[in-house]
Amino acid sequence: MNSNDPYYRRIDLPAGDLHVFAHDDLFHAMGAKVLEMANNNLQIPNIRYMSYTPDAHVGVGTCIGTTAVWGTENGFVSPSIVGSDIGCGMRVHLTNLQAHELQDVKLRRKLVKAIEKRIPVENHARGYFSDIRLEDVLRKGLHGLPGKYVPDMYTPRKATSLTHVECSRFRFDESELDRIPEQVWHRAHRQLGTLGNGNHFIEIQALSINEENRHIAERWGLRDGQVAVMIHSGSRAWGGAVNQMCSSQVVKTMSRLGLGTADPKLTYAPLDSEAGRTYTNLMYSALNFAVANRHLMAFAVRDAFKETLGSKAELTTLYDLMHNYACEESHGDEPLFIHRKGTTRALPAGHSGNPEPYRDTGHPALIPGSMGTASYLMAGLPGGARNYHSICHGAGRVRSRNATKQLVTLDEFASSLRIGQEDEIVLNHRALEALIDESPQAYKDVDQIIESVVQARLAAVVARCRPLAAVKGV
DNA sequence: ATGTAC
Repeated sequence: MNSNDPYYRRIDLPAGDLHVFAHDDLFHAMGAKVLEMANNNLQIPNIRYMSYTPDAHVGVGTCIGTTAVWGTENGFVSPSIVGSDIGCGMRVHLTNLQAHELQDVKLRRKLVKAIEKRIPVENHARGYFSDIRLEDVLRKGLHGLPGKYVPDMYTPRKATSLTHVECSRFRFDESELDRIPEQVWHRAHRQLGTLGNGNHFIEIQALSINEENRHIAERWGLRDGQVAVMIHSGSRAWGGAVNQMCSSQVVKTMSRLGLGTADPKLTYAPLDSEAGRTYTNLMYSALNFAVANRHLMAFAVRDAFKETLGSKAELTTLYDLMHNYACEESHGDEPLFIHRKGTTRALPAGHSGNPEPYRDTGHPALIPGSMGTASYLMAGLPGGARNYHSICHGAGRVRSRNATKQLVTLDEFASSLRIGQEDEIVLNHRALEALIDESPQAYKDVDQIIESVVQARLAAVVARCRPLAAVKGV
């Protein structure tokens, strides 16, 4: 162990070093299992770096909150590090409305209903968009969508939907798509523009700017009290199928090469192997699906705002980025293969990896809170370089879904959403029981997580987002 | 997380 910085520690595990960016109290609350999992992950050959963010908690094979880095030369790719919701991530749109314009509970209800009409949240429901070629989306991401769904594509401001994203298209060997069975194609096509369930959500929020970073907020076009829309979703059944299919191929490769750790659920293969290449290619198709899926939902939300509040209502893209993925990135002059499982990239001002509109400020890093609590818009700091520019991805679970259902009563849950009061966080349906496992008590305090990220000098808060209404899947 | 699952 190490220095006297209460927000960072290097832990000397038998298999290698683990870097933890969390306040001592958060670190001690993580438990022994997260270290055992890190030690397994550090046994994967040629690993260069592994770290936890303050929201780290136990996941399958690898903790959620992990950054794991290999070189591209002798690197490895791990389906279980990426996780099953490949491409899961966040998108935020800014509206030209102020929070007081949504003060009326009935208006918020009407808006939520209008969203629900376009984004079905029931399991198995078909998406609102039927004229999209799935193959185009998988191959080309946002560039595979018909022009009418990219409303600002031809404006003089130049394609904000396509430039205000972490990645609008991943290129890969498209012949690998043939490996996916017809039934999965069919299911995925129906699911375009759908939210999914669990921690996924669409929230209508009100911004408050952090004074210290008002200059960045202004550059991003943020105002105090401004209404924003935050979307949290992933690659739905497509990514799930890719994960499942490729994992079994990777497991075969592992036994052929004599690889493995104490945890059979930790799967990995050399980047330069058939199984590794197939997974990487198909993972990229899922990242393309996920970004297009979030884009389509934002399009539907924009339509719902216009129907409810008049055609003058407008939504512009702030940013779209992921927190479950692996890809090549240059750090310094070196090409690396970075896995982020429940971690968000936050590049600082001036970094060449920023899209052009955010070159001078750093791009927005979008951090969701738990239901009924605040979310955050952050900007990376230069100090984040020592963690490959990874920050947290949200609050992080402290209780299993079942344990939460045992602990939290319906009344407690309802009062955490201020149901029945004037400032109620309007929910899309009355089946509160079905969502108890998503209550704030299931999660760490997001404010504490953010504090750790800020104190570790990884990123700074630009704005806090207070929820006004939420759409959840069931 | 996922049209869940020995």
